[in-house]
Amino acid sequence: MVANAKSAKAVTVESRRLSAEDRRQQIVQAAIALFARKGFEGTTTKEIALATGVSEALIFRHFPTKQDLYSAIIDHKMRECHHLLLEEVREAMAHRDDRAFFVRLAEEILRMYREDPEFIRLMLFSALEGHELSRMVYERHVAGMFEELVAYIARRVRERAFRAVDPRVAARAFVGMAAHHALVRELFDPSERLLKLDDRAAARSFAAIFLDGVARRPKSDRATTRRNRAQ
Amino acid sequence: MVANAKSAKAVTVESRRLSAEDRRQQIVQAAIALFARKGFEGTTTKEIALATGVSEALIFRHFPTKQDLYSAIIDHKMRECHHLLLEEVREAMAHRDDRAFFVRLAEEILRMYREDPEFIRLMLFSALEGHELSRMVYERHVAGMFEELVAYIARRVRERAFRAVDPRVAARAFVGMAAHHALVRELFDPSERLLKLDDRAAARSFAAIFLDGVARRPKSDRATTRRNRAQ
DNA sequence: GAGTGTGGTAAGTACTTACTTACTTTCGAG
DNA sequence: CTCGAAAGTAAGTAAGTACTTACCACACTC
Repeated sequence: MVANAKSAKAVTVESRRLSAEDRRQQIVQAAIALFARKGFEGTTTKEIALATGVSEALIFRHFPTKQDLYSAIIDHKMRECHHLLLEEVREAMAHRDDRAFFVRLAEEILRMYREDPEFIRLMLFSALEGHELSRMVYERHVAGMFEELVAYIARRVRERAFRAVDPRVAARAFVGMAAHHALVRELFDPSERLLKLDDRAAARSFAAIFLDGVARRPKSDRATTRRNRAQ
Repeated sequence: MVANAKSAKAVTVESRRLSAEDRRQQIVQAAIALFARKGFEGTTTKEIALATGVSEALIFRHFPTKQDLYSAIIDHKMRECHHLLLEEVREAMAHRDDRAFFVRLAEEILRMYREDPEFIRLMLFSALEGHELSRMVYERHVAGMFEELVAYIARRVRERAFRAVDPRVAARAFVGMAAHHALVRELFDPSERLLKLDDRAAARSFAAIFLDGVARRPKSDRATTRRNRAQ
């Protein structure tokens, strides 16, 4: 884009002869879209060339092998998702505002799945096909985020705001609600036949169930739940 | 197996010349394992032949095209997972034993993922690659199971055992806890670095969080949770 | 305006893919 | 024993596949 700006002539539609860096980016973008849609194995270099609008040979000038192109995608995506947790979420965390924290965390998860379905498809293909993208993202981004969530829950347990749940199990449970919902919507039920729900309402509901689920309360309360069983 | 039994000679190890039906099954089994590991696009008919221990030509005698083999797998798997809900789960349902019902439901989900990871990989590949296996399984098995769960939750809400949650949202939330946990373990964290947990403990914890999360309780109780936030 | 480096391509290569053809082997009924 | 049908294969084929080679075009400098 920067390189385009200086030569202000043939940037109209065709825009042949880009700078190497611009072309690389263009190829990477096309490859991301295709790998996300059809997987690494399912995508041919010819298709990538066609989608980019260049010859196949040019793909190989920029990326010696198809695997190198995949590695470039990994670099690209690893740089893109640097934000471990949104500032807003972290703020609610500092204020011990449980409701706001969990609602926003869920919203953030749902938003990510909705705005970048390409990325989650890429991650799934990567995990299934055994490439390293998913492992790297999981180790460098997801694990850290998970640990922050675990730490928060652990603190709230120590502070007696939550009952004595295992923070790791609780964290997995909460993330599961949001992530599973988003995954199902993207992969298995895009028409939302089983459950139609906007992200804000979903986030609020999941947070409500979770917070009541981990809240401290008198013993008698759980006994009440039990009493109902044989009614 | 039936066909093998009657000719009790060369059933030792090699067992050449099977009946058409036996060979078909053998090929389907090999193909399931390979498609689950590497996807439809990622698996070659040559590999399938090698895994079955026959020539590639024989694969095509039994299945005219690779797609036909995939269709056979769909038939096979659709017939295999007929059990919508385990009898045990349904029994707890009839007795309104919430604790037993949700614990067993979670156990059932976790067991399925653990015992047949091939199947979930097949489902994921199918959804990602756009084949119809996932759609068929989802429509014919998952949707029905989901509706049963929704109906149960709706009934318990009517019976005032649960507070007035949206049954569909609650169902998605609960299934999410178990399914996400199982998926992460299978795909992203098989070494269980982030969370090591046996299935029974996981099922109990998820059920506990969920049941407390949807339980009826006095208004004051949620106010208590709120009061904690600025402590 | 000749030379040079960079962006770009047409037309390959060697190999693999899904799928065929023509042929052989085995088995069980008459 | 015989013979026909079904199980099985070796050796293809045409159309991809990832990747190369040898060559062009255009901008920019000197």
